Amino acid sequence: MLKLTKKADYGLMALKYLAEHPEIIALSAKDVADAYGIPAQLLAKILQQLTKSGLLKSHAGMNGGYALARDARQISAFEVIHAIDGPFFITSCTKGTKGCELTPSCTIKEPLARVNETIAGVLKSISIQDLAEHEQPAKKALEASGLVALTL
Amino acid sequence: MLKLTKKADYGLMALKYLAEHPEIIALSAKDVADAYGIPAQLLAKILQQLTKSGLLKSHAGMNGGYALARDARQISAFEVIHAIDGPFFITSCTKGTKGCELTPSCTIKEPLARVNETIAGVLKSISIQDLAEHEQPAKKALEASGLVALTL
DNA sequence: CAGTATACGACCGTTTCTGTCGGCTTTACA
DNA sequence: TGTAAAGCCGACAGAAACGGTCGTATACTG
Ligand code: SF4
Ligand code: SF4
Repeated sequence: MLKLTKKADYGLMALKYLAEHPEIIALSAKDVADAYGIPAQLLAKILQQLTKSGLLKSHAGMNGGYALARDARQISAFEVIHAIDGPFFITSCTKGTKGCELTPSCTIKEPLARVNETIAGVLKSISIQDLAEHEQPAKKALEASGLVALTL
Repeated sequence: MLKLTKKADYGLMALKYLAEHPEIIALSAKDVADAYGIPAQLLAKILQQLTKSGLLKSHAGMNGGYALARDARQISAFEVIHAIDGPFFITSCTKGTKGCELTPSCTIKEPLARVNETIAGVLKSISIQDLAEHEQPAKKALEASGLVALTL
């Protein structure tokens, strides 16, 4: 429950690693996987997903690899999670096609939807750059709370 | 990923239902289950867990059932989730005994731990009462953000 | 005692997650 | 031009988590 998948976890690690090595034009999936001990083939698939979602740019062939598509400050944790695990919902009522069949009688879906938005807001306010810095990312999230409040 | 289990979901619904009917001394698991269409036996087990965790008081026998152990305002969504799904962690590194084996090399666990605390704070600031009222619970969560910030 | 309700544990089918494999395409460079 | 290094893609299998059921024991009411 309320747990990040390891894929998302790995994705964040990889992006952070890329953010920390801007001098290198392209890092291969294997490079990153070796750096942390992540299963190489799995990470490869994750990076491909991130590429499809426009968060990374890829370059095939020798000396190829991946690079951030935007500045690390412009990539939020929310985008990464969304790209890897799909739409972000804390409840099951919205699971695309077949949701929770007791949605009509349910009286807490609306309150929970707002909680969902709040958490999404927290995630959106955290960038890859924040992860790379030693600063506490949660702090930034809270600084942004005021902004989030307005969007409710 | 980052999804409430249905058990927790059901638990919140049940507590909200109890909060809405303070005039009735005890509601049986079946009463609540029928009201929403939740599998009765499953809900029974959930309510038992909540009782063991001290959120509910139970009474066996005829006209028995469950009642809130405290005021609805004093029970947070966080407690409910914790009681049902166990410790709240968005990462896998702390999964009790055997966590993620690459914990030592991982460089994002600390930032994520702070994100974890932030989300937990949001959940803690939402009470059953908030769910029962028509008010937007997320609003309250954000009002409490300042407090959460201090606890980081 | 009979009936109603909680308490508890075992169990099982389904889904989701994690990781692997094999084959294909693109590119650099010798 | 050929080969090696990389990305791209789909299928698949083992493992774990989830959702739900059943049976039985226990507690309380009247
Ligand atoms: S409808 Fe209610 S019960 Fe069903 S998933 Fe959404 S919140 Fe949970
Ligand atoms: S250690 Fe790093 S990779 Fe492993 S679970 Fe914790 S955050 Fe994710």
